[in-house]
Amino acid sequence: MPDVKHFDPEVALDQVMTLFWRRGAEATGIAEVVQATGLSRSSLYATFGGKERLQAAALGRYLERQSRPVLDALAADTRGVPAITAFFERLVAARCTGEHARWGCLVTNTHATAGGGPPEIREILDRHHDALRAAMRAALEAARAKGRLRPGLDPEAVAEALTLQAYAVNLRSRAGAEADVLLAGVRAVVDAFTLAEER
Amino acid sequence: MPDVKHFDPEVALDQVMTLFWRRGAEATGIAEVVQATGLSRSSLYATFGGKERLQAAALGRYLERQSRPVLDALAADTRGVPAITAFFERLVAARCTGEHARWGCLVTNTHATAGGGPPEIREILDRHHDALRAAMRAALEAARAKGRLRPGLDPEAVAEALTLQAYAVNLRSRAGAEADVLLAGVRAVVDAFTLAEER
DNA sequence: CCTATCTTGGAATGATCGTTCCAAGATAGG
DNA sequence: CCTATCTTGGAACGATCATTCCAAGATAGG
Repeated sequence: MPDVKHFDPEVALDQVMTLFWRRGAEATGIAEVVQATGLSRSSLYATFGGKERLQAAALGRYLERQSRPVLDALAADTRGVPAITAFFERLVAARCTGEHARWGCLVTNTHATAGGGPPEIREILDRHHDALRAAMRAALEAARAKGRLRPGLDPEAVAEALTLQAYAVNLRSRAGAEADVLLAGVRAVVDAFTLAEER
Repeated sequence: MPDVKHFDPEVALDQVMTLFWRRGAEATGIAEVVQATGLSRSSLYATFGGKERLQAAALGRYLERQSRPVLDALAADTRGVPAITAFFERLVAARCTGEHARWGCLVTNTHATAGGGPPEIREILDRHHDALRAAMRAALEAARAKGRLRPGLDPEAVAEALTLQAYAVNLRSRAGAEADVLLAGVRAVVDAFTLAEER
């Protein structure tokens, strides 16, 4: 009997995610969300609840749409060291050029504002952190199997280190860091963990 | 002839810096600043100008009071690798325990919110970045002189990498990361850049 | 076509935002 | 002590914040 929604919530959430990513969630007012989505305040609140819940939903959507594909690609890439190198090269490229240049990473940006924030948000951040570290670790194990990983290293610690490196790339890129500087930094780390390819 | 200020602007700025550091500059209202400093709005605006200028001043004060001593200590520490290790151990300890636990770093936090922000802020961030990298590089050169730096490394790139690691420690600590996890990560990076001590 | 039920547009809410303003208070040179 | 000049407290400003509310509109089972 009842009326049905006149819009697609999935599309709307994508728009909100993009807006929060570009402008920063806390700095974005509901009025901007209304304008970006074309929805009315009624529909917005009826569908997503208040701003805090909307923010969590947008962050979850970011993980799903942006992070997940990249993490899965990294975890599934069995090449070893080249997989890690490719991950970072694509990361730097995405952060410094193209459609989302200088937007940083929504997950990374949220870290800075999550101090004292709702535990729900922090759990999402931790889950993402674990997922990225696990993907790194998988790539590292592949590298080790190929004899490209320097002996005596703790893969878990190395995975954590590389994950931290990725966060910093995201962070610095939003403040305008140069792509080649960031690349030189990550290359130095990856090189230090690996052995030169045999020929 | 005129009246003089009834307060010490230096003390007030320290209080504002602490407040912005703990709560986040953007999330902090002028009302909170008034309460924390005990000043009236009149004195606040007459002394520091609007919020944007206050934010820049607080960030500058943070560099002076918090970052500078640590950076100078790192640059002046001629021990080489132990200097770098000590820097990171103190960093993790400061971020995860004590008075400022889970506050993160005001400079690092500002990175996430500086997207599209005033160029003045971004320049401060860049100056800090250069200073930290230079201090790292000085310590690396000392390590190289002692034969503890792995041969064939580009000190500039390694300094950049270590600087990025420090940012990530700051970032993750604010979201609640465990000290031992962060330490394991940075240890892996430092170890990878260095050679075991001779005995 | 009727009507119960949900959605929608948009006005209205009170709170808080950063900022301005002015009268009253404090200061120190004359 | 007088007065020019700055500082101070605090009211007031318009803008924007997130949220609520309701009448009007749309829908689909009966």
